[in-house]
Amino acid sequence: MSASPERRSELLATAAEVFAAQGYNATTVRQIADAAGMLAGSLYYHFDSKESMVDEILSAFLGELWAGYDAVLAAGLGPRETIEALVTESFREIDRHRPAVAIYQKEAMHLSVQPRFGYLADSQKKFERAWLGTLERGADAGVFRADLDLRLTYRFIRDTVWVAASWYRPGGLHTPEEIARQYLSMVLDGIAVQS
Amino acid sequence: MSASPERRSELLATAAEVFAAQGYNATTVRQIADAAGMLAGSLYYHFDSKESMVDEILSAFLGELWAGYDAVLAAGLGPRETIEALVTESFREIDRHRPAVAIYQKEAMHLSVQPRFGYLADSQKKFERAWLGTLERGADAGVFRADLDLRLTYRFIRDTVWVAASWYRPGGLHTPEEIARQYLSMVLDGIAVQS
Amino acid sequence: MSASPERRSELLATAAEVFAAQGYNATTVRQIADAAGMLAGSLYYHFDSKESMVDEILSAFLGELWAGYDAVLAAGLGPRETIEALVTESFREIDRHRPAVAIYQKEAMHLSVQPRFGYLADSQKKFERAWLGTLERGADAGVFRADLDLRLTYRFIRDTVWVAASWYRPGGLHTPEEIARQYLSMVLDGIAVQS
Amino acid sequence: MSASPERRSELLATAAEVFAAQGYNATTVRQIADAAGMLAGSLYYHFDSKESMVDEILSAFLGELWAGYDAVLAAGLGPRETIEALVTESFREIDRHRPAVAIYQKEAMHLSVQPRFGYLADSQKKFERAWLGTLERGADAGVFRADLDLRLTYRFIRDTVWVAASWYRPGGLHTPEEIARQYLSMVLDGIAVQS
DNA sequence: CATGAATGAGGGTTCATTCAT
DNA sequence: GATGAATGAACCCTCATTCAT
Repeated sequence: MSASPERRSELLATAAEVFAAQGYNATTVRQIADAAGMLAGSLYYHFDSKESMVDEILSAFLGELWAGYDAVLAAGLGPRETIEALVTESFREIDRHRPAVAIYQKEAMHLSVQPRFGYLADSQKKFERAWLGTLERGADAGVFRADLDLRLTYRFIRDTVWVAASWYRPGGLHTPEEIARQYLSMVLDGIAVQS
Repeated sequence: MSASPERRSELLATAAEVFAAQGYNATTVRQIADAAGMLAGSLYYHFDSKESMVDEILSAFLGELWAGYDAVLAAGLGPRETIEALVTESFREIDRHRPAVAIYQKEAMHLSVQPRFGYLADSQKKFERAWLGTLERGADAGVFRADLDLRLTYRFIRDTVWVAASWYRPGGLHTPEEIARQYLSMVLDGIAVQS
Repeated sequence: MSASPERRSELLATAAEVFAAQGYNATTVRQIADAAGMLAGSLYYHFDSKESMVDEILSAFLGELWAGYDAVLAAGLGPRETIEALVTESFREIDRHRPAVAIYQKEAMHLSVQPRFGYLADSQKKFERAWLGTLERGADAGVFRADLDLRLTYRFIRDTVWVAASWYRPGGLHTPEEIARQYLSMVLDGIAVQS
Repeated sequence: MSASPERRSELLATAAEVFAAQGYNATTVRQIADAAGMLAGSLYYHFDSKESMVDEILSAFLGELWAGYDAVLAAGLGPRETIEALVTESFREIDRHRPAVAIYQKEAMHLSVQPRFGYLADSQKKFERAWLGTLERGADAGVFRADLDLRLTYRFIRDTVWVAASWYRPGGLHTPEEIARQYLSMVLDGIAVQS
């Protein structure tokens, strides 16, 4: 069970692409195998199951994501700068792991009920603590508006950022940093001309 | 292949709830039948197929949605007021058709490739014209900032609004109008304290 | 899940026949379905799984077997009469449940490692207590020879009786009672002419 | 497709152990390879197929068995002495080839339908002639009881002896000769105290 | 001699769907 | 209107086998 790590990675990249395009449930192993140029059964030399493929895709993604987030959170930045850094980091992650992010968006809720995917729920809690905590810090410090429901604000930003994975195409017009700047500009200052 | 319209509506409401909770593909006809207190085969007296159930759910939702949107668009409001009205209308729609909206969010992309669901793509185009057009009108009129990429802004607002269906619970703390006000406040003025 | 008990019983009888003839592992559900005149998938309307079919076959058999055995053991017979009654009861059981007995013989050991089939191991222990206990009683009472290893004797009789299921054909030359008498005659008095 | 005979024998011994423990069908080539410390594909350097492994195991066993049996049958012993010698020889065979005997017990019937395993059916016929013939000789000579159905008696002894392979453990309490003596004592004189 | 990777046939199971009652 | 039973296609997965290296 297993094999050269490069082949695994190639196959996982292929699988992620198909999962992201069609949804996990709607994707057959045959389709993945077709996309990889092999027969369905051959995938099982490399992976235990279809489930273990998503598992590996998602946990690899979350691993990298949290490496980036943790670095940001440990940097001791102010609330506004932290939000800026987290948003930027998120768009970089979308750029590098677009299929994984799309899968995460669509499937995390169903999957997380299975014990095997318990880490998805854990991650979501950590996520909320990081973002909501920063927002609270900023509200207390007078950097963010005090008249907003912070839970609502948290969901607003979270969704806004990650949903981008559903339309983002790497190599398109905008770099991740450019998109991040625009998003931040909207989120922080609004789209209306301030009088 | 007929029957009282009320029974149909009840069954569709049940089906929508299950589809929204588990995803269209992951939902079996049996689960819907269980939830409706009948056997799987019995559903086929009321509906042609599983597909025709989502079809009916989605087209009913889109019908009502466009009734509301068209009324707003025909009202001759200014750009900012139009956006406000559209957002408010959207949250009302989420309040009334939460399961349908959730299904729409998750499944529209897969489904719209089938001829039968062509109206989903049509709706999306109409949607984009309405929102993007309003944003452009506002930017030209100096009501919205001119330094933002409007396509990006459009996606930003669209996602922000609809994703709410994934966590919104009718009868919760906030009324649709209250949520709309908060969202609009964030989107229009930003979350940062303006100096 | 389930249905008219008669249909279940018919299907189980068919399945038992095929299992007995080809072995549990070597039997495909398609073969069972063929023998029952239906498609493989249709079996799953009646049963959860191939495993649950053997399960039901074996537990039904053991249920009846122990009903008979318990009656014998509760009758307060002497050791020799108890052995005679148990042997006779066993051949009657083989006559009525030949396929089930054959399956039990071949598959019990593999299956009993699974928790679901724990009752097989339980039954085997009860079995040993009943037979070995009777033999010990008989040896103490001077009815059975004292110079034999009783564990060996137990296995000897046990195997002797049950293996008959592999060649016994109901409706053949001998009634179960006739076969039991011959077996008992051999086991009790030996095949050699006693001088 | 060749290689040192010792390696073959080692591998066959390993395979026989696994086949005996799990059944032929339930055993995967991978399990055999694992037990032999190699990969599944590597076995095919030594053997044509999984089938050829059992083939070699069974024919080697039957070869040795018949060498022993033929020697006994050619010795010109009386009926009782012949039976005694055959039983003793059988237990010796079980002692030396326990896995092969266990496989033979469980799989002979399925396998013998294939042309390749025709020799299994042949052996069974020879077997019956040897034992049944000896019993008839003994009955005619007044050494064995004349009131027993000899076919039944034959099956009784045959099963009794070979089934021992399913529980016999080499190096246990009893030597093969000791077990043979006990079995013979039971079979010849019965377990009841003769008045 | 052995490995790594793949093949391809088939096995157990699920599920939307049908239809006689 | 609903049930019970069956269909048939497709799905995930297993496994004996092959073969280039």
